[in-house]
Amino acid sequence: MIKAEKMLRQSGKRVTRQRVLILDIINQTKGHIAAEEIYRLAKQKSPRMSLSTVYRALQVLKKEGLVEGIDLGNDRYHYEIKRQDHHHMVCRGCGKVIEFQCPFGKELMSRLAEENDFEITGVSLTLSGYCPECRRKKAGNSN
Amino acid sequence: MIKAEKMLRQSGKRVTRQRVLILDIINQTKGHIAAEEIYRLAKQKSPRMSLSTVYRALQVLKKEGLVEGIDLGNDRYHYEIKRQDHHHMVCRGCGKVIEFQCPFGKELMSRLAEENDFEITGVSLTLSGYCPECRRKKAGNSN
DNA sequence: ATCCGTTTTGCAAATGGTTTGCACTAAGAT
DNA sequence: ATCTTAGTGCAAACCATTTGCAAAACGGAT
Repeated sequence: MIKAEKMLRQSGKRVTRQRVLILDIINQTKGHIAAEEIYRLAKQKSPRMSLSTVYRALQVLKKEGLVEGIDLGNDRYHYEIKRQDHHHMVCRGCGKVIEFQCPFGKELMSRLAEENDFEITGVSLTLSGYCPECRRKKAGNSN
Repeated sequence: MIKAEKMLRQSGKRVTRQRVLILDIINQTKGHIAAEEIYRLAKQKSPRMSLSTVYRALQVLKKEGLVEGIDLGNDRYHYEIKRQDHHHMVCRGCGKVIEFQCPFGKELMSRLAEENDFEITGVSLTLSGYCPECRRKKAGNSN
């Protein structure tokens, strides 16, 4: 029994074809994917898949800690497999997203937790700026 | 001429009653405020204020770098006066938001910029977890 | 102060990502 | 194989945010 299946069962959730398919799709995605795109891909394998099932599965998978929703400053949320200590840089020019490792250690987190009397369960660090190409474009035209 | 007024003019934007009022409201807010709430407050002073004006002003003020939109994991965005180096901790229990100073220095930022060949213009760090009260509640009941 | 061109506003309607109600289907325990 | 209950599919609802358009009002020039 794979990890995801176990986690679902342990929380009393059922392991359905749809959930497995949706999780697979997110798994096979390098980086992040939007709900609509998951839906599009899922439909290719399971034509009766509905968009609400995608959203509902996403909620469950998030709550179970298998999947993470991220705000990339777009109009929609994006989802990805929950991993430790990785964050995003979003280019304000082209929207490209670069991932990078968490640059600070546990000491910092526990210091913050202590200083603010807060139990920290999640860290979201998003940098925005400009990638090399967009930097060049910015320098080029004068607007 | 105050800073905000100058910044607006410099970018060819007009300094309207509405924009000034909206900026004032955000300014007077400790922490963050949602568009709907700005609207509610603005209407008290200027009853014909419309919600779309709030949203449009917010866009302008954001683009001019006076105001910042933050995603607190809610269903709506929140806005606050743009300041340097301050971040948020959101309690998953009660939604309370604690602010804290940016815990990493310029060296780290420039290292990240260099390593990823990325010009960093913005940093958003949001921690989530549990405040003391909600931690107690969690320990208390067994769900 | 007034006039004018252009930006903003107010209002109402549209948008669009996400959620929900409900009858039907299918996990998974017995 | 049966039964109970959670999950699905579909269509409709939600609701924060955006948009079209005519009227209002900035602000530069007169």
